[in-house]
Amino acid sequence: MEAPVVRGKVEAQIANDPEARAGGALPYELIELFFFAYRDFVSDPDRILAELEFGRAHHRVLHFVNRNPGLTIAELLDILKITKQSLNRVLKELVGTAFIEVRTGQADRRQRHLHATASGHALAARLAAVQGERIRQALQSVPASAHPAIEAYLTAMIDPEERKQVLSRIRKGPVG
Amino acid sequence: MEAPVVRGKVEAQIANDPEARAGGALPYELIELFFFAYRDFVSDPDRILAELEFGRAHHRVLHFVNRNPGLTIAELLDILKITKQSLNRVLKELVGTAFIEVRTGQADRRQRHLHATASGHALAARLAAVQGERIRQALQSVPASAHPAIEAYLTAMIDPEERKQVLSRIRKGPVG
DNA sequence: CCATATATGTCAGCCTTATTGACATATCTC
DNA sequence: GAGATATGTCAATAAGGCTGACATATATGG
Repeated sequence: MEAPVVRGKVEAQIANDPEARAGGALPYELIELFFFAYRDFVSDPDRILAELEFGRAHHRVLHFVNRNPGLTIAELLDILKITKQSLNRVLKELVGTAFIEVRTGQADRRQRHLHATASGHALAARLAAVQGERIRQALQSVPASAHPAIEAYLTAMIDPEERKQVLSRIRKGPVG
Repeated sequence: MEAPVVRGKVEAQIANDPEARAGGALPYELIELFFFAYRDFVSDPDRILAELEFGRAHHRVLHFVNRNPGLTIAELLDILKITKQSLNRVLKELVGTAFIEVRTGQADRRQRHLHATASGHALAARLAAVQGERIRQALQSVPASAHPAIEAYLTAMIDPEERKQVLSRIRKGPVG
């Protein structure tokens, strides 16, 4: 998974001259660590995806469909925050290669419910496995007592307005 | 800052059927938290950059030039891991808008040493300030005793072969 | 039953940021 | 002077976003 362009809401408004801020020195180390950590975090899936001629966009779609079986197009657009035109291109490819299956809604026949196929599930799990392995290894370099703090920190990095929604989607129990 | 595509080296090689792994459940929560955290982390600069008709590529270049005054083209390419053609496009724009200044090397006149101008420094600081504010706020939601663990965790997420180099570049002392 | 709203699909064109390959120029080093 | 090195540039291509416009199927409310 890699972050798409997102137009969220302005949060911390800081005076135009940041040098004159009250807070003092900027946390350059953490800014750069986060940048490099994320860069390498997505590099593992990238290599697997390249074998299949897929990109990060495919990964994101497959990941969330696998994690949320029966997801509709509208829900997926809301998670990914991209346009339906952009989604459609990669979704078509994932359906065409039988990693994702589309089912017409029962209650509302306008809706399309997305499901990972067996091979889609396997690929999603393989991609999550390499990322999970990096996370697991990184956690080991830190006392276990600090693990909850890491989760709390990452959660607090998310826009406050989105936090609740994100957390509710995340805590679904293992689908992998 | 946002991560460019990177072709690192394969690290954790996991059996093709991740379901059969020894480790057990995959850390889906941390995978998704990292994704959403990074997405929002880059959204703040994105809004400022949009005002100036700049993109993330400009941010990355300006950031590292500001942090490493006198950086050469080759060194910058090594940090960003993009091609010189890609770099040149955004660099030209940053030089054209006088956010970055190019100086011919003294010892080696083939080299170009890059420096942020006063306005480049101000913009870089402004961008770092919004990201720093998000980080500062996130750190507050965690006991201060866990702060070193967060730094250690992010460091451990970086490819081991790159870690030393990254850390040595990061620990430069405040240039902002 | 009809009008309108909703969920999705699709066409066409554009932008940014990356890529590869080829080649040019200036300068340094042996 | 020959060759290596640092940088610049031209051209073509690709991925993955975007906007705008429009089509279709289905639901829903009056």
